[in-house]
Amino acid sequence: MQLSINTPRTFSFKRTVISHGWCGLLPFEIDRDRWVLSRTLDLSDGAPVTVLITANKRAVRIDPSRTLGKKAAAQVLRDVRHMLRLDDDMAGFYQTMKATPDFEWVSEQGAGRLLRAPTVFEDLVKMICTTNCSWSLTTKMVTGLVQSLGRESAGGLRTFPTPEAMALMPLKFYVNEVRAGYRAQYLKELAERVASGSLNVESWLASPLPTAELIKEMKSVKGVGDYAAENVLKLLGRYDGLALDSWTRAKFFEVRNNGRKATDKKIARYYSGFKEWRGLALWCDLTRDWLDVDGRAAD
DNA sequence: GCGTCCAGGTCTACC
DNA sequence: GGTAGACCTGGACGC
Repeated sequence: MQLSINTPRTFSFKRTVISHGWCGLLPFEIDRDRWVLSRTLDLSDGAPVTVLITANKRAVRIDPSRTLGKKAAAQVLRDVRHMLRLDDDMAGFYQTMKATPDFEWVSEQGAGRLLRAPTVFEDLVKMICTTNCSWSLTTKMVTGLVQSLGRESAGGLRTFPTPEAMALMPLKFYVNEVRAGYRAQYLKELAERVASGSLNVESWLASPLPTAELIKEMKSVKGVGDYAAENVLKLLGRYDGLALDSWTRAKFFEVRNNGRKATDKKIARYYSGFKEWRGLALWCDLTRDWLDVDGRAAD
């Protein structure tokens, strides 16, 4: 069986898939030669399923690893729409980009939709795993979580673990197996809060709170500071935080400041004109060279 | 192979 | 509110 979703005119599958590092973290996998994104999904009833996602100009195609019933198919469609941001209203952003010299390419190439996980919990855990370490260590931590605690699909690939599965594991698992170091207690505490129902991170998606207050709630999670909170905000569809880290700062120096250092205030000033879209404008600006005009990914 | 240094965000204690 | 030092890992480097 094959499922299909018609895509918005402004949607770019390639730009969305490689919009940031998530496509390289399990349970996502990317085949950059054939442009196939695979993802193992946990279904509310029945065994997990691995889906292969490809795209043409007008639609994404979804090939599941097994036959799906009506309810399971509906959940897969919902998850894929969510992950690829197919329901996000990007009109205001693209209008702003079109009107800004040197940023027109963003709307022309359909950049700006940032790949996300089916759950806020997964995005949040992964974001904590990106803090204060190399990308290779992030990969190692996430791989450890998925391989040890994920549910296996028919193809042998695994889902991202649930809060309940993570909450059951002892601290030493996060230290010795996941190699999370001092983040171990943060991950366990987060899983316990979510599993017990005392923290509902999925509600952040439709939170009525002003961004500043939502950030405050996010930062109540140990291990989440400005960088992590503002990046998760982008995955929720709010782009007023810049989420500066060592990579974005260095890239700004190179791309927009002739290789010279600049303060965070200067970086903020540079993108301030983009108002509520400034975080997304910055990210697109600094990742422009991740895909060339012919759609080839940079190495 | 071993030891040392460093980079990477966040937390806590302190001013 | 701002700042210093600690947290932990892995990579780079020198020996």
